[in-house]
Amino acid sequence: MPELPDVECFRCYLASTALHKTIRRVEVTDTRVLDGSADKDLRETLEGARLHRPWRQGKWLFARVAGDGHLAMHFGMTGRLEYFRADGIPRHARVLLWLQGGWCLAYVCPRMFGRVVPVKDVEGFLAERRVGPDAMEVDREEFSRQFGSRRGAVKGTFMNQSVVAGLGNIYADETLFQAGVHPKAQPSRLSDKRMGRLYSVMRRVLRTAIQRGADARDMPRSWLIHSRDVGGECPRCGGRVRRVSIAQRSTYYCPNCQR
DNA sequence: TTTCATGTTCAGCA
DNA sequence: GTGCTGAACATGAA
Repeated sequence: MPELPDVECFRCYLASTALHKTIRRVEVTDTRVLDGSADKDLRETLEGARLHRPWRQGKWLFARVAGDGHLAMHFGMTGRLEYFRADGIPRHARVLLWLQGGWCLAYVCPRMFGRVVPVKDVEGFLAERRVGPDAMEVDREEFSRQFGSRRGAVKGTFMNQSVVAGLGNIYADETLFQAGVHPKAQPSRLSDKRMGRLYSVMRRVLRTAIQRGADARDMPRSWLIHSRDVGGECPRCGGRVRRVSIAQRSTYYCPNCQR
């Protein structure tokens, strides 16, 4: 699940649960999510400290650790946060932050594509991983400049986190559908008008998804997200949705509505 | 049993 | 430098 709207919801979840509470103990049940860093580093950064000011860039969630840098989390394909009491440790919890009163914030990640990393130099961290401007923060000029120089399929450009960070397979398809742009269109050849439309539609799609809790079932009926099936119906024209593979991912679109 | 899955990264090649 | 393909990673669901 975790694309920008999901991670934004995790940010709010963190803010309403584990924020400002002293972390008594850090438990790592599988070190593979630490991305090569030692669990000792994570413990030293977090134990006895508190999390403040959670923020997000693209699909990365950060929280300030008082006095000593940040905690960075990426949720891969299946990650999430869960706040619970000691008796209900969720399955696939990989990192547990034990707080006061038997409460715990768990980083849960069944497929282990996600990462939990202590970070001192956030700027350097983002640069090293080539995380571009956040899709909700980037302005129209920067967006056009980034896309205007790209020659590959626009779907691939949206998936490229160094261009604009936050969209994954689902919301890239949704944005292209609602903007009426074919996923294989070349960004550098889009008219200024269509580029502007792509930008505003992207923002509207993400904003709406965040407001609705990033749950696909709660998205407007007019969205393509409900038709991600072979043989699915286009919510606009009723035609048949087509699936192609672009950038190694299943891409759904309506050949009638997207040109 | 096989295929597919919402993410990232890397090597190899055009 | 850009960008595509395929592979790899790990696990669960259909």
